[in-house]
Amino acid sequence: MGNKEIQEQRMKGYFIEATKDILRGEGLKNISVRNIAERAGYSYATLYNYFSDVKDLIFECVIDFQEECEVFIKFETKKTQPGIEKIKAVAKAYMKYFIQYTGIFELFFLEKTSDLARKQNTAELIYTFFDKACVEEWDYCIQNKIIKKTDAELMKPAVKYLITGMLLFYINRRQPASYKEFTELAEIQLNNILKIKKL
Amino acid sequence: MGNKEIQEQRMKGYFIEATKDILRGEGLKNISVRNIAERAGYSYATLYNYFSDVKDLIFECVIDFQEECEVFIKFETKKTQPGIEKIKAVAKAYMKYFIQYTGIFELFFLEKTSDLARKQNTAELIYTFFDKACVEEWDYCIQNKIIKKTDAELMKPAVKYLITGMLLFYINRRQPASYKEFTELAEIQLNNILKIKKL
DNA sequence: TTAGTTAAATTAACACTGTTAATTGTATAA
DNA sequence: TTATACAATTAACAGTGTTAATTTAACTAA
Repeated sequence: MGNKEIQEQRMKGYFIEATKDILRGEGLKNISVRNIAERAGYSYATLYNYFSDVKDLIFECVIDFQEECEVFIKFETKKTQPGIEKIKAVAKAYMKYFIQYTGIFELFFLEKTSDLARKQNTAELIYTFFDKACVEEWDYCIQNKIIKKTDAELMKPAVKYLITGMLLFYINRRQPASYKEFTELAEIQLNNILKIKKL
Repeated sequence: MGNKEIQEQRMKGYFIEATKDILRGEGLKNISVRNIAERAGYSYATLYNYFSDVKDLIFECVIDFQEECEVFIKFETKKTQPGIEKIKAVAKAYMKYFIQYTGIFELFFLEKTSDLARKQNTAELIYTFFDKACVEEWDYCIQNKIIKKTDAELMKPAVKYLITGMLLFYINRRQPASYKEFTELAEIQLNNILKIKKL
């Protein structure tokens, strides 16, 4: 990688870091070209030397946030033994992350892409993110005959859409009204989907 | 209702109809105060004599669209016999409506409210909309002992969050990539949640 | 070192957005 | 007919993303 590329990557990095800071803090509504540039220490027009538009920039944050979320999930679930309960724990940690950083949820699921065709890779990344976050746990359960493979293939999308739908309602429409109700509902629904019997 | 109120309601109606037209057609991204007012045949500032802000206006469309959606569901499912299959049919019609009018989906689930506390009634309306759309079908199944009441209480949120999550991914992230894949996935998942056995 | 060239960073400008203040027009009451 | 109240309009403001024109900085050749 030549000096040119190094410098260019460095510049992009400044803008990306600034964007991530705002998304983590004030959220998506406070994102603006001038806001990002100011935090990065450059003029707003400079941004366009490195990104085709502001959507391009903010969607470049997705990969970083996914890595961050993976680390968070690993940390939150490290004490849970492999098995169905671990899958549930991963799902709960995943939800916890996005509720903590609602701006990142908005970026992942709500923000419109400027050109969806060109951003299809990013869309795919988002769509498959949760699957990847717990693929080892599913494999473990299948390998150890805890869950049948055919059942697992039914359960995987069920869990994914459940938590996405729940997050959407909770973050964007404040339903359920409290976090306690939210977690209780999630617990019940995950138990049901994953066929976890409670006494 | 005095003349004053009649005239005011009439004026509000003009703006609401204009807003609904745009939402149905070009979608939420084409909504603007000037755009709405032009279509209504008034200046953009006139709008503020009848609505506190533009968010107020567009969220007033929710009730109308819900009624429209209910009619659509009734029409789409009128040939289906009461029972579990009817619940599935309602869910599918519900999804079909929002895929047909993605702008309305955006209004219901994606659009941020200016003041969420003040708009809590509307949020509640949206949150409970699908439940109301098939409450009779659930009651029928419970009354006729097709589904146990305890099972139904588990299934209801499962269906709601499944279809909301699926719509979010499909409309906003184009996943699955085709409508055919979308409907197939929906079919499988609904059968699973509603415990419909296929041979 | 200086002058010329090239690239990057900045300012100015444009076409939008939502919203409010000031202004115009109109219908009704005295 | 004039005065008053109110509705509708235009003008203006502060913000948005983006592009063109301009300035600044860095590097090369003489």
